Amino acid sequence: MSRRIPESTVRRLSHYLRSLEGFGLQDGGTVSSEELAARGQTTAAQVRKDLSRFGSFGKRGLGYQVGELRTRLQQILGIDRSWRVALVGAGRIGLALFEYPAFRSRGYECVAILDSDPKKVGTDWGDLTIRGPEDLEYVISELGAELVILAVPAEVAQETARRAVGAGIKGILNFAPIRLDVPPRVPVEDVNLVMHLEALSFAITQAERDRSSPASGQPGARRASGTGPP
Amino acid sequence: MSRRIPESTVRRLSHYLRSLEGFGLQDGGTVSSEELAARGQTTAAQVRKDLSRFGSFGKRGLGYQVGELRTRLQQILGIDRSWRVALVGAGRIGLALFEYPAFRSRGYECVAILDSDPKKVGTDWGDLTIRGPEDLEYVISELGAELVILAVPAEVAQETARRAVGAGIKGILNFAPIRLDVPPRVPVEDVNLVMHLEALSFAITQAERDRSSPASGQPGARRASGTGPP
DNA sequence: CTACATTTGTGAAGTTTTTCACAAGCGGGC
DNA sequence: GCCCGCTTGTGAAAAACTTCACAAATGTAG
Repeated sequence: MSRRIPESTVRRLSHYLRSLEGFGLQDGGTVSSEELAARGQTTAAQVRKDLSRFGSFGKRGLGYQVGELRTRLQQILGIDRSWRVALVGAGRIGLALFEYPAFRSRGYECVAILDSDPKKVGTDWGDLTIRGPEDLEYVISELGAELVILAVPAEVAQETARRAVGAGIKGILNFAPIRLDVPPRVPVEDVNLVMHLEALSFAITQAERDRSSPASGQPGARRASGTGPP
Repeated sequence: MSRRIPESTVRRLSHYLRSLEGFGLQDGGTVSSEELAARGQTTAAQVRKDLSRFGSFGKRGLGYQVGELRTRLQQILGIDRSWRVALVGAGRIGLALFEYPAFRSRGYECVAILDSDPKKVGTDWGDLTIRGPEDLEYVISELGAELVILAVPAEVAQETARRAVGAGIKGILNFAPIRLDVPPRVPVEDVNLVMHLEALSFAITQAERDRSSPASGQPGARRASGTGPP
C-alpha cells in the first residue's frame, strides 16, 4: 500500500475490472492472479503487485473474491460514484461517444453538450439541448460538470481547455491531436487515433525490416511497437 | 541505431511528427531537440535519444532540418506510403472514423466497410457500399486491405479478429474493450475509451486522497495517473 | 584562421517498472 | 490437531527506460 502509482498499473486495473465484468465470474466465486493474468496479457506476479499497492485483499491459497475485488477496483479507480461530464464538440466523435452505451452504464453522466456551430445550437440530442460555446463556464460551475470531453478541432482545443480549467474543471479527455498546456493539478488523457495508426504502421514496417535484415532471430512484434519480446 | 524500440519512443515519434506539421515550421528551417521537447511534454535529451535510435540526422550546433526530419519520421513510422484499411463495424464509431479528415490525409485509405446489420448492407457511405460480414476474407485477400479497424461489439470482436488474421491481415486497430488473442506477428493497438475515463477518475480521486491524507508535500497529478512528478 | 556559442549523439548514472522466488497464510482432509 | 496443496504478498534481482553530462561537430563573427 503506497503513494505514486504508475500509469501502467492504472491501465491494468481498468483491464482487471473489465475482465471481471466481461467474464461470467460469479460474485460468490474467486479468481486467482493467474486467471486474471491470462486475460489481460500480463503475468500473475504483475497482477499481485498491482493489487498489493492498494492493500491486501486476497486470500492465500484461494485467490481474490470476485465481488469484493470488483468493489475494491471500483473504489480505487474512483468509479464507485457517478461523474458529471460535459461534451464539448458535437461532431462525429462527440456523437459516437454520446451514444456509446458503456459510457453511461459506467457512471459517466453527460450533463451538457456544447458546440460552436450556430446551426447545431438549440437542437436536441437525446434529452439534452446543444448549447453554445459561451456556456462552458456555466456548465462547469453551475451544472457541476467535473470532466470535459474535448472533441473540438485542434485550433480551438487549447483555448477551450484554458477556459475549462479556469472554471474549475477536474479532468479532460482530449481528442484533439495536440498536447494541452494545463496546470499540473488537472489530469489530461489524450486519445489520439492517428498515433495509434502510426504505431501499427511502425510495428508492421519494423517487422518487415527485421525479417529482411540479417539480425539475430526474427523477434516479431506483439501489441504493436516494441519489436518482439524481451 | 538499433533494434527493439520501446513503445513509448514510437508514441513520441508520432508526436514529433505532429509538432512538425502542426507548427508553422518551414521546410527550410531547423528545429532543435529543445524546441521539439517543448511541445510534447518531454525533454531535449529524450528527443535526441529517440531520434538517434534511427541514425544521426541532425547537425551539431544547428539542430534538425525540418524537411528532412519530417521525411525521416515518416519513413521510420512507415507512413511514407499509403495503407489500405478495412472498416469493420459501421456504427457510430466507425462513422466517426470514416469521416475523420486526418485519417485520409495521412495516407490511410479506406477500401471497404463491413457491417452485420442487413439494413445497412448495400447502403452507400461516400463512394463505398457497405458489405456484409462474410466479405471480410475477400476484402483482405482480394482488395488488399492490410489493416482492419475493429469497431464491432465485444462479443464478436475476437471471432472477427481470428478471421482477419486467417485471411492475412497485417495489423488491427481494436475499439472493442477486450484483449484480442492473435498470433504475435499481428500487432494490435487498443483504443479503450472507458479505460481513459477511468484513468481520469483515478487521477482525480487519488489527488483528492493525497490532499486529505497527511503525506509529504502535495504532488498533484499530470497527464493523468502517476501521482505527481518523479 | 581562430575563438566562440550552439547543439547533437551517446556512454554512464540514475530511476522506474517488471520479474523472480519464496516465506507465510489459508482451507480441506484425515 | 496436523499435514498438504495452493496462492498471496513482497523483498530482492533484473530489465527497461530516462536523465545526465560532456566530447565532438558545426556555423558565425571577428
